[in-house]
Amino acid sequence: MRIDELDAKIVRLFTEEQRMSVLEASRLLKVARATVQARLDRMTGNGVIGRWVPQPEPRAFGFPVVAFCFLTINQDLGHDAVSKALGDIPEVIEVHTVSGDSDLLARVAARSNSDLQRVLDIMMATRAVVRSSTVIVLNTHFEGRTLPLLEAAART
Amino acid sequence: MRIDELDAKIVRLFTEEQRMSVLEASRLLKVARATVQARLDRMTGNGVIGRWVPQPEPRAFGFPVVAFCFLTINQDLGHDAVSKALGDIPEVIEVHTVSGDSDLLARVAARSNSDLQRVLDIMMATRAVVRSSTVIVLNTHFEGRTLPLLEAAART
DNA sequence: GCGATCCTGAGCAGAATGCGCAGTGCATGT
DNA sequence: ACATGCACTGCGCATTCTGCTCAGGATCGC
Repeated sequence: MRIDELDAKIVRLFTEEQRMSVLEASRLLKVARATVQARLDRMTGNGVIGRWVPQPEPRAFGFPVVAFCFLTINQDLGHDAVSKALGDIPEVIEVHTVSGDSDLLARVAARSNSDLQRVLDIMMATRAVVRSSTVIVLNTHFEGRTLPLLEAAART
Repeated sequence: MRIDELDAKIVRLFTEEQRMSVLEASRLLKVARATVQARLDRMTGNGVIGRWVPQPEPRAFGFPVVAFCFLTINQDLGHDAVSKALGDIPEVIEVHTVSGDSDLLARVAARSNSDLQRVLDIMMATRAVVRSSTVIVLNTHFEGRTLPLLEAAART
């Protein structure tokens, strides 16, 4: 879908100041309020704006440890069944099927490094996971930074 | 920070229906409006609710390919300088310092598999990255799913 | 030229917000 | 038992925003 600079500016405004109102945004951008409304409706409608919700931050409520786990799964079950089983574990934040040596890549949160061990054990206990290889995140420089890409797409 | 069930219910309401108003939420939960306001202020204040912004979805505006890149960096520069250099590339969505064989883990978006090659070349061209090993995401089962963890934390 | 599409400025009723305030229930510490 | 602090409650008020509509004007492709 085509994005123009106005779209990007609207998203930037609502990103930088989440108390922004549609009316206020229209004033700042010097366009009609209905225009901002229409752009937002269009972008939310076709998925350019996926989620616009309060994102709980695990590190802020007792889960400061993040790790990425490469999983080799039980092929008898299939990817979907395994990802469903992993979905029942609240510590599992994210699951992808990936290329390469492993089958799945999962992002998990934990209370501590030893608690991470507990989470890994839970994953193995589902019998869906045969082998796992874990990489621990030591420092997050940034994440979820999709706005620059949107702005780059707007300029083309 | 301590989270209780009311906190989790509030976040769930605003997550499932993003047009939810504070007033409507207070009616549904049968608590005073001021209580919902106070809980939201508290959670946004101490970071439990990190971002509450429109999240652009790269796949919806021309970047359907996602990959995770393990990077070995030029040690002379240091992690921060390298992550800053990577931050200038809009296709780089996320950067972590990680344990294990590699130094950094980056999530990148691209227009296609061959476009991914272009992005990798840009990263290498910064001279900050010495070696890279890439895993392509074939299918995303879920991501950003932190609400179940918040609810689990609320029950303890 | 002509239609389709988008933007504009305006209006209006309804709803939500920000703010303040006094009262109440509950746990804590003395 | 009592005082203190804290969170929740229910209420009201002025202000602001939203959702919706509509007619007119600009732009673009054909």
